[in-house]
Amino acid sequence: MPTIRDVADQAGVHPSTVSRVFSGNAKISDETRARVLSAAQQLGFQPNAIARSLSVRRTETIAAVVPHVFQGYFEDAFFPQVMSGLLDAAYPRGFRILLSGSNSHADEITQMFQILGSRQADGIVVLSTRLDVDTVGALRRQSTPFVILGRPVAEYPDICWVDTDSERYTAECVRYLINLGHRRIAYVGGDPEVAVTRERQAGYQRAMDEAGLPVNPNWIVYGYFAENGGYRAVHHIKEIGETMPTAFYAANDLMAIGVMRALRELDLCVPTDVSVIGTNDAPEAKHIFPALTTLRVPYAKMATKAAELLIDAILSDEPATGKAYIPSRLIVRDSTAPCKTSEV
Amino acid sequence: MPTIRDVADQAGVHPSTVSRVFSGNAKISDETRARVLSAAQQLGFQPNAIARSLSVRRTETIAAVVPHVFQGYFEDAFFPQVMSGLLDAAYPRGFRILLSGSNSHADEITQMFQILGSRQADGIVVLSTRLDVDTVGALRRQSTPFVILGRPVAEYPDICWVDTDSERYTAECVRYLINLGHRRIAYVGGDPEVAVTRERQAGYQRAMDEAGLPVNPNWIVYGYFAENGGYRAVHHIKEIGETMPTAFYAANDLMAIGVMRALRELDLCVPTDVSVIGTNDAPEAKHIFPALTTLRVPYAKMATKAAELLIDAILSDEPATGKAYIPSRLIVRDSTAPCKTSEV
DNA sequence: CTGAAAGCGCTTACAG
DNA sequence: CTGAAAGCGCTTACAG
Repeated sequence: MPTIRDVADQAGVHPSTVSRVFSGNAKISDETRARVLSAAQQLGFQPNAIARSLSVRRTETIAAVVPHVFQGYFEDAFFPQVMSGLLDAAYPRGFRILLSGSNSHADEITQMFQILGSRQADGIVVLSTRLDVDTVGALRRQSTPFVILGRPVAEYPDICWVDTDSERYTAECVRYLINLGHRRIAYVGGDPEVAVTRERQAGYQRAMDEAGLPVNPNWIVYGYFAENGGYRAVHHIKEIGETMPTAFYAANDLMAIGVMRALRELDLCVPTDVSVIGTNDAPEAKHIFPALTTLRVPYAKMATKAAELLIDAILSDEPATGKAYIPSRLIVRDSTAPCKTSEV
Repeated sequence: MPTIRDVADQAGVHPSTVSRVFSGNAKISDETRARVLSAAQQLGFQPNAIARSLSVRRTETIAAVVPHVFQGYFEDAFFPQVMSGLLDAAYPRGFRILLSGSNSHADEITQMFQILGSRQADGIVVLSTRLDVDTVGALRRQSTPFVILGRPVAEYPDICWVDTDSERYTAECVRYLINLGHRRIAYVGGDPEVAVTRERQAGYQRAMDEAGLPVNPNWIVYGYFAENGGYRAVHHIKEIGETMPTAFYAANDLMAIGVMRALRELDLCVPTDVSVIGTNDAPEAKHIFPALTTLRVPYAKMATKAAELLIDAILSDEPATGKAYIPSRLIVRDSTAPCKTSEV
C-alpha cells in the first residue's frame, strides 16, 4: 500500500505537506493541493488510520464489551437496541464501535480494562450491570473516559451513567394495575443478583405500600429473565396453595409470555381473569395473543445518550460526567383489564 | 500512561527487552522477566495496542459495516444473530469486531473501502446483499481480505462467501406444503431488488414446476420484509378477485405474521383453512398464535463461518477463499396443516 | 504556505 | 539472552 512518502515523491513535495492536505485543517495552496491529490489518486493512497491514531493519540473509536450472558441474549431486545443506539450517536460523529466478546463475568471486566489500558479505543460504554464497588473504583482510577449504561449500585459523585428510573416506572405499572382494581399483584423479577431486579422490586413495593395493599412474600418470584422462569413462577404460586393473584408484573416480556402460557394451562383467561404487564416492549410483545401491555424501556435512546456523553468527554479531553435518566413508557395493549373481583 | 521505555528504565533494561517479555515468544531469562514484570506492575503498564498494530501491521480486528436499512432492522433476527456469530468466531481467536454505521447504500460501500483502505481492520465481513459487479470487482482489486455474507450475484472464482442455499430450502418448504395437499400456494417475497428474494422465488417456482402445479402470477407478491407487506399481500390477492391460495410461503416471519393477521380479518383460520410458512425463525415465531412453522436460517452459524474464513486468511496472509453453504432447517409448528380441499 | 526534524510507542533483524 | 538501531506511517511545533 502506498504511504504518504510515496505520494510526496510523486507530487514532488515533502511528506508533511501530504499529511497537511489530508488532515484538512492546514493552509495549502490550491496548486499544491491539486498536485498532491492527483498523485494520491494515481497511487490509490489512503492515509493509514493506525499510524494517524498513534500520532494524534486518538482512535475515533468507542468500545463496548458484550456481556457473557444467558442463552437467548441475542434474541432479546436489549443488545440490538443498544447497538443501534450506539451507532446512532457514533456514526455522525465519525466514530466507530469496537466490540469485544467475553466468556465470563470476570472476563468481561478483564476485557474492559484490556481495551482501556491498551488504548485500543478512546472510551468505553460499560454494558455490565453487575459492577461491584471495586470495578467502579478501578474504572475511576484510570484515565480513559467511560460511561455506564445502568446506574451502578455504588454512588460516586463523578461517575457518568445513563439509565431509566426502573423503580419509578415499575411503580407506575403497578399503580396502573391497582387503578384497574387489582389488589393481589405478583412481581416476577429477573436475576436477583442484578441491580435492576431490586430496583423494580422496590418500585413494586412502593406502589403497593402507597395504596395500602399488603404484599404477600409468595407473590415475589425470580424468573431470571427466561420464558420458563415466568412459566414456573405461576406454577410455583399455584403449587404452594396460594390464591392466584389477579395481576402479574414481569420484569421482561419473555417472562410475561411464560406467565401467560402458564395461566392458559390453568384455564385462566388473560385479561379477563388475570392481567399481565411485561417489560421492554420486545418485538414479540405486539404480536403475541393477547397483545402484551408492557413497559417500553428506551434502550436505544439510553445507548445514544451514553455514547454522546462519552464522545463529548473524549473530544473535550476530560472524564465523562453527567447522570441521565431516560423515561420509560407504559404501552397499554390487550393483556390488562379491570379486575373482576374485589376481595383481597 | 507509562510506556515501554518507563518500564525499561525502572527495571534497568533496554526497551526492546520489555517488548520481548510482553510479546511473549522470545527467550528471556527468568530473572530479567521477573524484574520487568514487577516494574510493569508498579507502573501499571499495559502495552499500547495501536503502537503495536502499526509495528506489526496487524490490528487483530475484523470489521463490518452495518447496512443502512429499513426501520425495524434492529428488531429482526438477522443483526443480533450475525453479531453473535461474529463474536463467537472472533473472541476465542483474540480478535475484536469493528463496527461502522452508514446512512445510505452508497455510504455503506464508502465506509467499507474506508476501513479497508485505512487499514483500520485486518479484514472485513461484508453484510450487504446488494453488491453490484463493480463493488465486488473493487473489493477483489484491493489487498485486504474480505468475505461476503450471502452469495453475490456475480460469480468470481476467487471470491469468498458464506450463505445458505435459499433456493433449495425455499423449494423444500413449498414441497412440504405440496405434500400436505396444497396446490394453490402464494409466494410473499421481500424486496425484489435483493438477491435472496429472487433466489427464494426461484425455489418456489422450481417446487411448483416439479409438482406440475401452475403458478398464478398474482400469487407472487413482494412485501419488502415488513409485517404490513405480508398483510397487504393477502388483501391484494383478495381485492383483485383472486381465489385465496390455501397456503402462503413468506420470505420472513414478520411478513408471515402480517399474512396471518390479514387472514384472521378475512375469517380464514390458520392452519385449518390456510397454511402459512415463514422464514428466519425470529423470536416471535414460537410465541405467536398459532406458533409459526418457519424456515430457520442459521445466521449466527453463517457469520461464525464467515469470520473463521476471514481470520484464517488474515493469519495466513492470503486473500480469503472458499464458498460455503450452511443448511437451513424447516421448523414445523402449528401454522401448517393438510389442505382441506383438493380442487385447483 | 512549505520543509526538515522529532516524536507517537511499539517490534525485530542484526550483533554480540 | 540482551542491547542498539532502524522502522512502522503518520503529525505537528518550529523555522523560514
